[in-house]
Amino acid sequence: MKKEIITLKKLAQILELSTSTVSRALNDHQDISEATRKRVKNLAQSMHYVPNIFARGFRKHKTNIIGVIVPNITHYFTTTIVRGILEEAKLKGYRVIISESNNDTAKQTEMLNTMIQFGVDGILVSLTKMTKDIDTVLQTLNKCPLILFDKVSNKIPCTQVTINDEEAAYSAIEHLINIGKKRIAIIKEREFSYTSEKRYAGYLKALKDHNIEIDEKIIISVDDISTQQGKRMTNHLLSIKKKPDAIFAITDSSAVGVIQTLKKFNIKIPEEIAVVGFSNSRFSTIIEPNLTTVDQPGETIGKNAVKYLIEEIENTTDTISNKMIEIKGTLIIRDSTFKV
Amino acid sequence: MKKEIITLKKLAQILELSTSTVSRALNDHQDISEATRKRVKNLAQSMHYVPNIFARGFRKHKTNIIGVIVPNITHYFTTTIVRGILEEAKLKGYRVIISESNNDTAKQTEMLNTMIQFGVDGILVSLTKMTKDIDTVLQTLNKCPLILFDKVSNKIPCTQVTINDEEAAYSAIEHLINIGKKRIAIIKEREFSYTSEKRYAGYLKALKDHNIEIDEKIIISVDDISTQQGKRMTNHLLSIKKKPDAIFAITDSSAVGVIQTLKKFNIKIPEEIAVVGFSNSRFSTIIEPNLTTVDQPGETIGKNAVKYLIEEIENTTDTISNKMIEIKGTLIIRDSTFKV
DNA sequence: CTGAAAGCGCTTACAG
DNA sequence: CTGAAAGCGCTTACAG
Repeated sequence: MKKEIITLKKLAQILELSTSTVSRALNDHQDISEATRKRVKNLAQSMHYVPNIFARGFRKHKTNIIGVIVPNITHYFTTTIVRGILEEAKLKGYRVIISESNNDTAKQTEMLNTMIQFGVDGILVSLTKMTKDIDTVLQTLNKCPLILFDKVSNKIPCTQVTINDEEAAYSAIEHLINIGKKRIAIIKEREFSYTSEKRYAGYLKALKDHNIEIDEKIIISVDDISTQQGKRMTNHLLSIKKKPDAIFAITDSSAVGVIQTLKKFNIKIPEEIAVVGFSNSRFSTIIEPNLTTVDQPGETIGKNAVKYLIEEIENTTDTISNKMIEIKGTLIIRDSTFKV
Repeated sequence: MKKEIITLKKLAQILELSTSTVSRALNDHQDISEATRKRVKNLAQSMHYVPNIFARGFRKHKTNIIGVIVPNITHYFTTTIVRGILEEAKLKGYRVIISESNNDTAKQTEMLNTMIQFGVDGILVSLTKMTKDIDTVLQTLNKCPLILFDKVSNKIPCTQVTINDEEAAYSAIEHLINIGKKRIAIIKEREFSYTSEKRYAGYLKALKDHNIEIDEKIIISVDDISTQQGKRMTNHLLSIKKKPDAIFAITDSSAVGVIQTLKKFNIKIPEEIAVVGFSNSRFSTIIEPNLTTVDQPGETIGKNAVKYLIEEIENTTDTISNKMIEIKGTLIIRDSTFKV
């Protein structure tokens, strides 16, 4: 079902000009007289001429496509980042190809390769959980501009855009301390998660700064931070002798599990145990009590990632930059902690 | 930061063959001897040769890219469809470009045009709310295979993939009737929404089939179906004389507003008023009581949309097909209605 | 100010 | 079984 395609050549024939002139006129080349330019543009418009981007890209060795790889596209926070990416890319004249790695490193590798082969101008990656296999990412780095966002890693020397996890976590813990909590548990991911480690660092720092004892017993690490695990770990925390009076769950979805379990045991939130999450996902205003959490400006993260990527794409020098960009998250206080 | 690129020509030089032969060997053309084929493939592999997809696409007038336009990428249900699209496309060797129309018809038009210009092989569209401007979609239909999914319209003659809205709504209402409800309100969108109208039709049919009076007073139409509107319309429904004993909210997010408002007035759910939503979004197990709703298999919808689109792309005949594909949704009964 | 010509990397009808 | 050549639609250095 191909329609007749208008090409430069056809326009040229009709106008009795060369394709070169038509091409230049359309691209506002300075050498072309105002008169011809107008003639050409008018005809092009009236015939609904659209340049074949593939031919141009092929010629110029540039596709104006950005590749994006995310672990899980159904996460609300991820979609807000994607929205920012789409918006900014469009603004700058780039198209976006999205892939989902499903937290599978092998898939991620494959996607990286396909994108290179496909000839994207640059790649934006949010890493899978277990990114031990850093090699392929490093390799890709040599072939094509690449920037990490959200799930990043300090082992990869490139520009990275994240939220200020450590500071945001710090302020969350400080808030708990301010409302009188003294025994604050944390549910985090194991060491492989860079984001989780940053939040954990903020947790430790806040406790230290306020001279609160750090107790390994209420520092819980899980492999897979989910509502399920939130439930399980809350059960565990309730079983130990010196129960916590607050729980900092490193993601909203695990916080949901925490709250549901506390409610099951009729524990008063926040009087007996306060709860803080991280993400400001939609759950946070649906669960009762509404969840205190850190709002992460996803769109801003997405926009910035694109901005820095395009900078690298259009920068001809051969150096790989590795800026660390931290976007500010803000603590949103709701009923799962006391308002001060 | 361009790396040295391996091309067919280079391989040919090294092997002392013509590019034609190398090309054919790589594409498993039958004319090539087993021996040469192996030699070529071995070298290609060891030199990490990857074909330039743009050159090939340019040559063949095919890009192997599918364009996708959705109104709002942050909706959970949409992301599950997208996941299905990505998966199926990848399987079939296609890449996916995604755009978000933000429910803005002008944007949608622009995106349709850009995609055409970009040379995608086919387009998958979930329409904006107010698609009065059907013209551009119809125009696009002449230029490029196009399939509608989720938010569709019977005014556009092309293949459409949706859930079986009418039947699913019918079974939801029937369930309410079975648990003894006799005065069932509906909160729906205005006429412009095809999906909403289908669900409304299911509602009407179920009531008629069970000889239940239809009362306009409890048939509520809103412009924008959201949690906010769910709240407002519940307030309204509670203010009328003959209150409903059940509310069918056409989306989960509005159902959340319904439940929150009923709880505010201490109305027992489901004893006094039962609530049913539509989508089986994540809220439905977080809100209390958990929401009875229709599960929509998003991935299946996405996969089917891609399947039919590729069929059209690869079908050379000039006819536009317009199959109506309905994917079955299933009612999931939870605490917001009685389990029978 | 305009044109002829080369070339981006690939595929394929034609010839042998 | 293999090769020479044309061509996909565009841009651009070169020439005038």
